[in-house]
Amino acid sequence: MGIQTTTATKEANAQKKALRDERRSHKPNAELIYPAKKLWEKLRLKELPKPERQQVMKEMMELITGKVQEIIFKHDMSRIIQSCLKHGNEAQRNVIAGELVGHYLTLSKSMYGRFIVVKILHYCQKYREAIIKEFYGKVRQLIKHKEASTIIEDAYSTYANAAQRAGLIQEFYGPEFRIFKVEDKKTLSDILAQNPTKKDNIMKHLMETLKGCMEKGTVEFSIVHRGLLEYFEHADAKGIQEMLDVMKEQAVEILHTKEGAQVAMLCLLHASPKDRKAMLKTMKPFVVKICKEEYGHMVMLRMFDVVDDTVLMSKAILAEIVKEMEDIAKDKYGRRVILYLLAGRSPKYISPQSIELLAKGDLVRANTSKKDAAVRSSELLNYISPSLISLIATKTRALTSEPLACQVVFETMLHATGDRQPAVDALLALAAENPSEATSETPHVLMSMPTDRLYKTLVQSDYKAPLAEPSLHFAKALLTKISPYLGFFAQQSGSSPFIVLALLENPETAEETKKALQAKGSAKGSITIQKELEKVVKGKPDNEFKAVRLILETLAK
DNA sequence: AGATCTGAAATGCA
DNA sequence: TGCATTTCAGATCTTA
Repeated sequence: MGIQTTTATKEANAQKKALRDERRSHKPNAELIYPAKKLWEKLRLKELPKPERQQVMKEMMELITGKVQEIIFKHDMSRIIQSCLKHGNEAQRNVIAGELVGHYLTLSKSMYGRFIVVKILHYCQKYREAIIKEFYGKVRQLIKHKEASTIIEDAYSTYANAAQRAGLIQEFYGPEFRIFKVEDKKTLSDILAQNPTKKDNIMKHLMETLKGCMEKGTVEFSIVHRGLLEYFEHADAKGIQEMLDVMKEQAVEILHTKEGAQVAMLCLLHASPKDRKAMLKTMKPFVVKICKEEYGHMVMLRMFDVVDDTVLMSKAILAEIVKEMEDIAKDKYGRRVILYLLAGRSPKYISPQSIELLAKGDLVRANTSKKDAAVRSSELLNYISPSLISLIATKTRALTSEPLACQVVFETMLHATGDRQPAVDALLALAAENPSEATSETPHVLMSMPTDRLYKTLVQSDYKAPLAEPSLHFAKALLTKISPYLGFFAQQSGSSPFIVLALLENPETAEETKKALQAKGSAKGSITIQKELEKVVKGKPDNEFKAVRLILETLAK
């Protein structure tokens, strides 16, 4: 106000202002809107000291209290209310939320109002239940509404508790569930168990609602995934086919959630060869991404289980995996995809629940897939084996040093088909390094985790489970490579003595190892390695150097 | 198989 | 809220 201006402009400005004020004063709630806007200017500042913000909020609340529902549908005012929700304290937020009770349905459908609903769901715990109850009876309509659908999804996935979720999704089952909510968070399974006669009707409604969602582009909502999963779990063959026709092209969009991934798995399971082909085609561009997803990777496993056309699988899916093999092998979830091809449903790598989930589909697979499971998986393995072997041969150190990728190395050595020698040679080359030249940066593979275990298990793979098929004769080759340091490895306090012990137990290397240990040791002394080991153990507590003791016991036999 | 770590969800506090 | 704290389950690592 204290700005220096010429008299002329001053007058002009004053005139303008008067005119503006005149016009404004005719609008309803004028005495509220303009002061509120002034306050808002301050309130929305990012860096406003706390006491000042509290003061602004207090004044704002005095203005708007009792008027919230009158002004909420004007966009400028709805922005102000949004700010109030953001910056107000709990009591102030609850005042606003309380005044809007009864209007949440309309607000959710309004372009501006829906942001208010999002904020209140977020900030006002106390009103969540009331808001969700306003949606009851209208869920089927709202889920297809352009603005309101996101609110329903938000309420369902983020704010509703188990009972409220059930209440929302029950409306997918038909009109009668709009009014009478089945209490105690009943799922479709529960409801069908209690009213078997209503099944046809319920499934029909569920199907129609879900189809509507597909068409309205709400496939990515978790509430829809839940509905789809329930549908697939209870539909008959005909119903499943009908849904598949709508779904097959969109399966790729739903596999980011737990239930969505399960639906995609069921789609693959029930689909005809032709539909499977269509599904693979839509997934091809995203294969690597899917492999690395928490839930998506399970869809890959299911694909390996059910698609009979392994040539198509190789071209559309495995070729994409091969391109990014190292990346996938090192990934938390991606490695499971590769491990599944190598080791099948090993509980070592797949949780019991996931194995059960896959096993549950095997009965259906008997009808929907023709190829023998063993033949199918060996064909996939044949395709991917050469890439795995050459990956290990070229990136040996990088892969073995990471615990997760090490699993892939291990299973490849055991199960990959074709010539594994390049990988064997690369692993042997690392083991053959002089242990005294190892540094903390690059420790010797037989004396550091997790590679020590890898080598020990490979030594054992000739004679005890898990067996390499066919045998790698890894022990024999390893013994030749490390014989100069055998005595050194045998007397360490770490895990390398266990590798020597395994060499001693392996029938292929037992004799030679025994001979070597009973021969004279390193250059400095004239005593045998066996004697050196006895010295190491002497006077030590029983629980130390256990492996060294075991070596001595075995030698004594 | 058991110990440990990690991340997510639930809870409590200011 | 925002923040810390707690709890819990699942995943990972361990070691003889």
